[in-house]
Amino acid sequence: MHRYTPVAHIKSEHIPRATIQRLAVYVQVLENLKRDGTEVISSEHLARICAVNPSQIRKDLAYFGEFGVRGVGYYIEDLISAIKKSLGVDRTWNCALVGVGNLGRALLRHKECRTRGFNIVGVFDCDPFKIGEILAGQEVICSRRLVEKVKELDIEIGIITTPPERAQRAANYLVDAGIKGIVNFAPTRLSVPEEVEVEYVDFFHNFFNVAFKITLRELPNG
Amino acid sequence: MHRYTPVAHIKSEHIPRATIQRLAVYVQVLENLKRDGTEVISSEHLARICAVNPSQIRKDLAYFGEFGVRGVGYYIEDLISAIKKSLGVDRTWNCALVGVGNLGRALLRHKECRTRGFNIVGVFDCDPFKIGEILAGQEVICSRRLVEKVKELDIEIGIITTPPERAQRAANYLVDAGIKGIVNFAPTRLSVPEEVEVEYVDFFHNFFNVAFKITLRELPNG
DNA sequence: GGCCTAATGTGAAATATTGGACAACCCGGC
DNA sequence: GCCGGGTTGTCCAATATTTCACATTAGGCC
Repeated sequence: MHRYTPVAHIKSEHIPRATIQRLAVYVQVLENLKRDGTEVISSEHLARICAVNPSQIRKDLAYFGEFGVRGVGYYIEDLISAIKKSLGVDRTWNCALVGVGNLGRALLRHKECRTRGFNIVGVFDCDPFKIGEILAGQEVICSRRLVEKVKELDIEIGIITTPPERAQRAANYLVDAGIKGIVNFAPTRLSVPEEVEVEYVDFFHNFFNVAFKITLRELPNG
Repeated sequence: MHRYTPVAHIKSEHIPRATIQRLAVYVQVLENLKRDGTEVISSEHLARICAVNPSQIRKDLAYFGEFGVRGVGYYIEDLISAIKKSLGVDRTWNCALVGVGNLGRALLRHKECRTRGFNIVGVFDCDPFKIGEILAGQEVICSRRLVEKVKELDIEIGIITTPPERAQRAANYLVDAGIKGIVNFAPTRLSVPEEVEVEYVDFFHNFFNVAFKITLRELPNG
């Protein structure tokens, strides 16, 4: 089964952001294939599923090491592990959720957070009516107590699900608490020190994309 | 106030996907600025907020027309309209939601869908226990009836929020119904005919991104 | 009305990413 | 142990995107 040990070398070259995005897609596809019982896959086959070029895949993987077997392809299970390790998601990350609205509650209920390694270990809000409420087994804590709690619970990532007008304040609390990264679901840009990584999530951007692509097609010149 | 009428020319050049993504960000930022009462902005100021290069912004906009005023900048209200029109989101799009789980329910409750012009006018599921249930004023309909309903309700976009194993079947129904685009929240790639546009949404990709960026920073060589 | 300031729109240079081609090499069969 | 089919890893060319630099022009002031 595991006839081959992947070798990671992590060249300290710059890695394109697009590569990281694609690696996440590869993991998704590979996990589905694994679930269906496939054990080995070639870059060509994987490429067809992901709608990318086969050399693209080989190159993306090459940034991190040699995970394939010439003449054979990639052992799916090993490849999943190798990619996850490369991306830093072969471990768990403790997260703080700030803002208990619709979206925040949905995330708390979403079991996949835990299976993917992102454990929400602290839930915060500034609304006195919400503080003390128990959600998915966790007590909602006042956002002002972020500094103490982040240290106590060893939290590295903050998830902002507040309304836009309160997102920056939430970010400030998180930064003061010494968080390393923020995933911001609020539709605002944040201003944070350079050493804090921010990712913006707004699925209306995806809706815009579809709308645009449909609009383009329906233009006179196709 | 509106001293200038934007001129759109929509060059039929290829437009980079990254440009479309950024335009969506510009709209987000501009709408927040407008809410705060700002009326005019320069590419330099907008660039600082969005953390991009000013010429990047000017070039992105240039794909679609000349929306600025030399020596002055951009009139925010006009610019928002111009970008939205360019992206095809200056109108409403009727959408079908397929799959009534946690995420589907959250989207239905999410008022912003409507304000952004994406109206969910049909809700579908294949679970007999869910069919007939009323959610946010809408009756859950059997997925098999998609073909008739899509035509009846003039639906152009499908939103898939089923579990991964049922996503492809949902996509098939939508394709048969003659849908133009799909936003897929299920963690699977879909196989659809070339004329249907698909956008994949998986915010764990964003979590992966943060995790990776933090991991990189903590590497010995920084 | 002409001049000055300021910020756009755009061609050209720099940079980054992608795709193609092929040598390297693994595995199974003989 | 060697040979052939098959697929990777990687170099290089092609393409795409970003950034720079500046000519152009709108608007305000005298």
